[in-house]
Amino acid sequence: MVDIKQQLLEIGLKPTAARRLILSIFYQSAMPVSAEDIYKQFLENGQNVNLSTIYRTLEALKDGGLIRSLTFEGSDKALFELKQRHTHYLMCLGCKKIQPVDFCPLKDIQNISGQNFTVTEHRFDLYGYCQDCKNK
Amino acid sequence: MVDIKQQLLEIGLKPTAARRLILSIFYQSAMPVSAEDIYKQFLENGQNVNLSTIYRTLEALKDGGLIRSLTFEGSDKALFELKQRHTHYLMCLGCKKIQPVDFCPLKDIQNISGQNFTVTEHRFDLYGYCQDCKNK
DNA sequence: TTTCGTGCAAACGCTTTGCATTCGC
DNA sequence: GCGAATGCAAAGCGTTTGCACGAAA
Repeated sequence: MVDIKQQLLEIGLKPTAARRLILSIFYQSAMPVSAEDIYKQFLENGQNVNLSTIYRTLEALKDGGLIRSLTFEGSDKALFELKQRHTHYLMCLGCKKIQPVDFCPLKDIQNISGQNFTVTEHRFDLYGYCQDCKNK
Repeated sequence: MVDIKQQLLEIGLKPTAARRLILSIFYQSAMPVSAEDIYKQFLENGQNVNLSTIYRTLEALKDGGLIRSLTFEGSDKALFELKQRHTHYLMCLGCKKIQPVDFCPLKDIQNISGQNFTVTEHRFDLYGYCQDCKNK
């Protein structure tokens, strides 16, 4: 179990109720979430929050290095996930559903770039069609 | 040399002046372009065009399978490139400049996904820092 | 008390859309 | 002439920001 409060303090954020819930949502969900997803979680918890608070927290968590944002083709909104997770995804171009893939192209590769560039991150996603959408 | 007019006809589009210029821009540029980039090219050519025409043409070219759209992390606008190009990119997180990379993780790999998913495309991008930004 | 977090409403940037006009075969 | 393409202006959507209020150390 992770100490949510401690993590927030470490990146210089006051551990308010909203921030704790947001960060805990990241630990609970296996998939990337959007700002709206988080908003809905608040409602389900019977808690109220403003979307701008969510966006501000997301930005702060990103600056603090706890989360990362990702955007998938064909969707205009940003998704967020814990930075510590290193997962690649498979996205169905039909229904837009996303699922994790247990494969990383860089697992056994050290140096792709030349000497004048330092690679710190990479992105790898697969696109295609799931069984259901294939049948249509 | 490609027959721009012919290509437009093949996907059921009238080869108007605007569309021809837009498609030719794709063939001329080695890098992905944004709607705004295209708009500027029109101005440089002394031609006038409305941004909505550009967006509508981009959508039509995409539907016709000639181009693809891509979005990079940290940027909210869409870039477009010829679908026939299969290039991966290296993006500097400092200056946001993009450069092509001569590497494809799937070059020698056939089957990544299971039997219940058909992969049609993939995305692979590297992020990091270029020499200039590294020194800061 | 002083700083930091939040809600609210307005602004923002990119993209899309409705409608009237114009173009091209 | 007719259907398709365009310009224009307005709307749409996710996201950001300014400001005033409220909470916490």
